[in-house]
Amino acid sequence: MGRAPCCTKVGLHRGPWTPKEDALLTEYIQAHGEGHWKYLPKKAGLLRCGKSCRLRWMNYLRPDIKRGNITPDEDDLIIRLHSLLGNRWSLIAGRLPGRTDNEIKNYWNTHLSKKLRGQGRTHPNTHKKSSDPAQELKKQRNNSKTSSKNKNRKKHNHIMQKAIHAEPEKPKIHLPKAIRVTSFSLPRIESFEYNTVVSGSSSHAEAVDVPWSSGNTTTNIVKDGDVNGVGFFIGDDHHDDLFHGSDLECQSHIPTADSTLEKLYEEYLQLLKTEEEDQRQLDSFAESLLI
DNA sequence: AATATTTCCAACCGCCTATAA
DNA sequence: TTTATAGGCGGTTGGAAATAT
Repeated sequence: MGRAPCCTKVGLHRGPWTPKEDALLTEYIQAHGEGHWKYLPKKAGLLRCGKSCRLRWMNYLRPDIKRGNITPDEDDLIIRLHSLLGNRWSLIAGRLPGRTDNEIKNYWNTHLSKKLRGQGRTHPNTHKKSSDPAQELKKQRNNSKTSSKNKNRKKHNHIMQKAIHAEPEKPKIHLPKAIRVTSFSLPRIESFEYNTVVSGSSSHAEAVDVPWSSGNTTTNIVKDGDVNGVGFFIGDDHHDDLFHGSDLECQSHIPTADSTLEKLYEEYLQLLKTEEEDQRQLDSFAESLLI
């Protein structure tokens, strides 16, 4: 036998959250922490599905969520991350502290896809997994399943529909589906730090020397268990002490991680410029990020 | 000012994987 | 080993707000 059902959805509230519900949820999580979403609504006195509570917390109530418009820097970073990772919104969000996957997804669909199309820089859907056989398969399944649902679709697919116009595709990067390895749950609140810190044991992490690193620079990609936990360490041959706890902690601060990311993308862009570089190197790079 | 259309985004849906039983 | 569920994810929806006519 498995576990008990998450929620019955009978008699539960749906739709927009009221300030009172927000307060109840926030209060409960501040007192007891995240997790156990199944039991949380009842304990917190909420008539909501656990999933709904989790979503509300993750996308709106978390204290570390950054409010306000996406900055030009973030905008640029999202574009580059998307070109690299495709629609892995949670992965992208993991590299943008304070931003949620939902927010980035919305931002992409409403702003960036149009922007990029307008600039003719790239097809906004190029990085969708149209080149990913697994995604294609899934799409086909979904199409057959949701076709009746979509018949009644009103105005909304305009964004996606606009994006369908074919443009020359960039060389495709095969992105394997992200794999969840660990079972322990990490508070999303700290996901960024966890991404860059391998606390204590290094059992979940290993350094990968990426073959396309140029010159003296060795790129070490820390493979963490969490699907969000793809950490980057780029530097000059410091891999010997890469996993010393103290060293890692030093790299957990956001500004450092941001600059590290910048370096990573400089390398990545460099790769894109050098057409003669083997496409397989890009593939392995992208795969490394997702393992 | 009234109405129509478009844009934006919070929330929902359904699938997938890890894992408890 | 098998089965069912929790948690997490990306895709989609619907309504409010903004803008155009």
